[in-house]
Amino acid sequence: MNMDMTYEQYASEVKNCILTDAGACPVTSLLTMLQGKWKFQIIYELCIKDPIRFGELQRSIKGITNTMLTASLRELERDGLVSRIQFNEIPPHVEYSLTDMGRDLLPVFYEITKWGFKYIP
Amino acid sequence: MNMDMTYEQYASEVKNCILTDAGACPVTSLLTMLQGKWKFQIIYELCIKDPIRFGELQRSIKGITNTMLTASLRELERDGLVSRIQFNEIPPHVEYSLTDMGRDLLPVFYEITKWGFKYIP
DNA sequence: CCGTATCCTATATGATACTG
DNA sequence: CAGTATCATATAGGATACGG
Repeated sequence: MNMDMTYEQYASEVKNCILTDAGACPVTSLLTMLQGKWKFQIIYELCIKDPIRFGELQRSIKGITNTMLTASLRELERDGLVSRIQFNEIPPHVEYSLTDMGRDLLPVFYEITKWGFKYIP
Repeated sequence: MNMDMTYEQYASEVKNCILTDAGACPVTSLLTMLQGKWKFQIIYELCIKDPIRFGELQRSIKGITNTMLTASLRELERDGLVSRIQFNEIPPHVEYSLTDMGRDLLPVFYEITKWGFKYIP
């Protein structure tokens, strides 16, 4: 399965996902996990720099508050996309990484990026 | 470029997208276009059935109100993902389709679907 | 049939202060 | 450094009614 797939083949594959049954649809599930203003950017930063500390993550994502960063990370962690490692040091030291499940989102991002470079000036 | 790409290759490609410059980043642009509770489902329905009439679209997307459907379609149209054809008949008859730009999102959906089937039970 | 107009509510997000 | 707690606000979304 490669880039030579036709639209019809893509559509046929995608069609297997039954969005009407909201609870069971993988697309819906993923989108729910990635809902919110900051989730994609967090995943993106983790793609680029992994592991990354809380502070650096916050500096990388312009405009995010510690409140929102914490809340978003907690949800991503709960959903299994991100893992958190706490070092018991003073001052505190926490590192965030993508799980395997999270890393497997890279092809999704890759397709988005390809699309973007084609259409966004 | 096919499915044999490694994570490192994916990451390297994705890295070319500079999210920090929110205005110019293709990922950010696309995500902005697809923001909202219903946009993905609308695109999805259009992947499956194209063209589709307003009423049938509304029946296909469980729970959406005419208000939200109209608002979402207007934005998708404005952003160039969806086209609207109005037939001057009585009773009114309007058909919505994906533009080329919209159809090119299929690989993105395909990757999401693959991811979903791997991880969502 | 395909919407628009209006109003209302829920949720997400932001601001600020404080702490182990 | 890496958060939590609290309160305020903005925005998205929902309900309802009505019109060409």
